[in-house]
Amino acid sequence: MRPLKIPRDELLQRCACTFKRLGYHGTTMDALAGACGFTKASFYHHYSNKEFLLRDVLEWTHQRASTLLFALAYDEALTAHERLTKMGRRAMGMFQDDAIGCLMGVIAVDASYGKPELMAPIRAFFDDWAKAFAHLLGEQLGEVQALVVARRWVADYEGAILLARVYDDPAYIEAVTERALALLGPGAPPSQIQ
Amino acid sequence: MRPLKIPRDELLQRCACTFKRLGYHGTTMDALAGACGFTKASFYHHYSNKEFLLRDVLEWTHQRASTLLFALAYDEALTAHERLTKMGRRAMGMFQDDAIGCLMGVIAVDASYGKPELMAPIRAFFDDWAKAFAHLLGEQLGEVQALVVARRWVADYEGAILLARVYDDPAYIEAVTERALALLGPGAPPSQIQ
Amino acid sequence: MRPLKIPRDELLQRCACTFKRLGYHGTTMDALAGACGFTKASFYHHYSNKEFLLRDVLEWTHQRASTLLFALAYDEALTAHERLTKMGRRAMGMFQDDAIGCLMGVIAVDASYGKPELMAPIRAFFDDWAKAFAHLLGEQLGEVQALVVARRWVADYEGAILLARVYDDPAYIEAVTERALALLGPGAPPSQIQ
Amino acid sequence: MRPLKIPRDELLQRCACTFKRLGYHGTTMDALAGACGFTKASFYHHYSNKEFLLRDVLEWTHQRASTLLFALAYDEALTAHERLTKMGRRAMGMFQDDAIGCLMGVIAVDASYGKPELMAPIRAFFDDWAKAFAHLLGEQLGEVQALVVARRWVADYEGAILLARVYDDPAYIEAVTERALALLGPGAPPSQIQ
DNA sequence: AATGAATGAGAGTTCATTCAT
DNA sequence: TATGAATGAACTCTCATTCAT
Repeated sequence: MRPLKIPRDELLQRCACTFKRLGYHGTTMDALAGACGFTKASFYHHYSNKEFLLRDVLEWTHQRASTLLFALAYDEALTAHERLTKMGRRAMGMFQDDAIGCLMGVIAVDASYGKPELMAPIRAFFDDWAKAFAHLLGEQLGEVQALVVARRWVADYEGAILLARVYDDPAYIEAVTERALALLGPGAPPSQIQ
Repeated sequence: MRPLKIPRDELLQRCACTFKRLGYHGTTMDALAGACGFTKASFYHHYSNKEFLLRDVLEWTHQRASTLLFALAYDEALTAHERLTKMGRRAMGMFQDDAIGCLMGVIAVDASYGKPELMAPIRAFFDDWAKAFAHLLGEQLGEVQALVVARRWVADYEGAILLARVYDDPAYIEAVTERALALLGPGAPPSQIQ
Repeated sequence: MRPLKIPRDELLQRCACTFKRLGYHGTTMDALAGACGFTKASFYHHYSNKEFLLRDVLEWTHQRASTLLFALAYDEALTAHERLTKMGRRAMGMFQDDAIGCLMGVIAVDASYGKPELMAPIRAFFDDWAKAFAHLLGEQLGEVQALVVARRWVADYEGAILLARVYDDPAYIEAVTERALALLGPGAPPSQIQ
Repeated sequence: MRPLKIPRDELLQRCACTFKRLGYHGTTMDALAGACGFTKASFYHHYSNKEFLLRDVLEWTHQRASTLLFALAYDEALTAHERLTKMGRRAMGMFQDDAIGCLMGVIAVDASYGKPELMAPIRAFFDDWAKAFAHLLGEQLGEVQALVVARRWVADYEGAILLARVYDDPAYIEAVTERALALLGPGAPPSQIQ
């Protein structure tokens, strides 16, 4: 049998980028197929439904972020500061892959009122990201407070990614990392953490 | 001639809410007409083009924010702290009008890559919002630094609005105001402003 | 507002004929639209779904047969023999309208296993037809036996319509009427009714 | 070379059943392949065209009916009454194989107007069936009249099969046999044959 | 101005069929 | 031969927009 034109992983990545650029409603099956080098009909051989595809793309994106981004928070060989630095660098890469944006944020905006059933995996993604940050903060803050700050950081990143997209300026994202690092620094007493 | 069933202002507001909920591509002319109590064909007597309508909606939204939100920053009768408090309260209202979300952010996500010509008015909106914040910060920071922090605040609000939408929890938005207020407070020396 | 290109009744009749000729799966929305003088999109203005349309077509067909065919059985001014003669003549007309065939039989064949939910209105049609025949037979036979014979007549007509279609020869249909009439005739003792 | 997964005879039977259930337009090559335990692509090694396949299926069905059903009419060792009894029993089996229905009738309904070229083999089938009945009737009736009654019986069976399918009640089919037998019975004078 | 009717373009999806291993 | 991959054509249905009263 013929080999796949494109491995599944590559397909999902390209679809993720397409959805990220154009949003759920703005992305056509033709655009997705084209991004993967398929005709529309061929594409249906692999994914028989736009919404199913998106689900898999979201899952793949979550999985990838877990491995490449969130996992960095749990590397006990490094200091929290070092880990956050690496996470920031990694985030810069991931949220600028192909185009500036966060797929989860994009779909959230597109789907939160029109297709609420898509929100669960998006919340799960943000939850895991916050958990990773909370783990870093756990050394300085109590569990509850750590999660509060962690959620704020997630929101900060999402806002920065949005503005970076609007102004085509990744500096917004970098600034969030810096602000967070400042609060993790050796001289930053817990009480001042915002 | 008969008056409009609803005044232009009301029409634009309702369309703004619809676009905010569903995004540009997710909103149909039918949905817009319905939101205004028109049939689709009647609606075309008022706005004969979806993109033109969106432009007017964006302009109206900008105008409205200028008057109701940004202007608060220039009320010299109040302290910066008081003004920011009022702005935060007003923002809480505006970004929860009908549904949690910021129209500008929503359209930015929908349009930044697919319809880049829509980005100019969105940038103008964010610029003016940042200018307002910068005005507040001008008392403590130099012009350049004030704008840097102001832009960060805008991003913070946008991120908070997004997460508030995802988790259906407006507390995210409130937290941004509080964090900003802390940096404006009498005891906050300029050097610590994040 | 613009007048309808075609009255609803005419639309349903034309669609009924198209479905009758081509069956459910063999009929495209394009064919239905074309039969009514519409473009495909215009057609959706009137019927937004192929299956809904078929349902209405079946209902219209049932209604029409009730009025034009089944009702003849209840005309107490005529003898049973006269009524059956009229019913046979009317059937000849209806089952040759536009093309030889019975819509109910056609859809039954197309849908009985693939779309069983469509069978209810078809059974209702055959039930009413049989009831009409049973009413005619009630003068000679007990209620139960009358219905048995009536159902057989319905089956006979359906078989005749099918063969008439296959051989393009309406005589099959006429023969059923004649056979039935023979059993209703003054000299036909009940015991010989087949 | 490897033998077929299933013998040709089995393949044709399974396809016949599938077509009988779903009709020509309602049957996909996927469904046919699946019914035979093949993937779609493998199936094309055996039948490279849906319409060709149907032709073979019709031929196979005709052949089978000739051997198993029509031939019974020519068994000179039995009385006409006995032969018709056997034919009736055999018909009950064949028209309930896998699902209630007659493939020829089903395809006739699907194809008579849309694909008239498919009608020839269907007419040939009905002709042979009628010939078989006519042979039975030849002992009592002249050739012409025998064929008239024989054709009526074919139509009766087809109508009964259709109603049996609609009501999921094989009794309709049995009743046709009984009615026919009554006309062949020793005491039935030719003049009363209906 | 208001509105039901109408439509071309295009989106999502299916299907018979072919390709290539 | 068997099969997963690939595809053009066609199908159901949607949408922004225009027509005609």
